[in-house]
Amino acid sequence: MYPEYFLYLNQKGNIMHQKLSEIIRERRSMLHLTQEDLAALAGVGLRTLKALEVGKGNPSLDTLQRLAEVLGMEVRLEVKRIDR
Amino acid sequence: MYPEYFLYLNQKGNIMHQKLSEIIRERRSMLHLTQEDLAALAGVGLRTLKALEVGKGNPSLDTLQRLAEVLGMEVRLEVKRIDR
DNA sequence: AGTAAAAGTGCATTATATTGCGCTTTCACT
DNA sequence: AGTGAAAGCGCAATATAATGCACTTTTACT
Repeated sequence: MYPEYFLYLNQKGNIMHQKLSEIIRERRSMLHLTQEDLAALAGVGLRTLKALEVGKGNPSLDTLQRLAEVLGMEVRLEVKRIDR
Repeated sequence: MYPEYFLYLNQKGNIMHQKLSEIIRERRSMLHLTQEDLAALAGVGLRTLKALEVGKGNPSLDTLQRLAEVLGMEVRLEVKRIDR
């Protein structure tokens, strides 16, 4: 039972030092899913997922969320305080 | 000096009970920016931002991040623990 | 009420994300 | 080495996000 944790997405779709593609792939295999499984479960085209996992693409929020849902992840917006 | 907080994006692009469009608009006016200002600062088309704020659209991760950057927000992925 | 700035919208165009198909390559296991 | 599953990729088609332009509507202030 380990706690939830966060991954920051930077401007290039990377997360900390990991790429979004790596996160998706790691999480997918952690869940013992093939690309085909995940694509089907998420309702995303297989070709789309494949492209994403090799680092190509700029997914729509919808696509990202469909995948995140199946992968047990959640897309968040962190709102920072405003310094005055 | 109030703490940072999080907003959850659901499958329809809503955040908790607020829509993504509302979050963007509120944050923008909080920063005293016009749509034109924000669009220019974020490097996003004015038409695109306008559409987003009226709840139309399924922005790409890139577009979302460009806006978030200017608005002092950050896109995150929350990774949930896996129950066994 | 009059005015200017800001915001909303219809239309057309361009860019690109999404998709399926077929084929090749890689991986994992015997 | 042989084999089947999984993953990668080129191509073409479709869907739609992103954009600019022009115009209308709303908002805010005097």
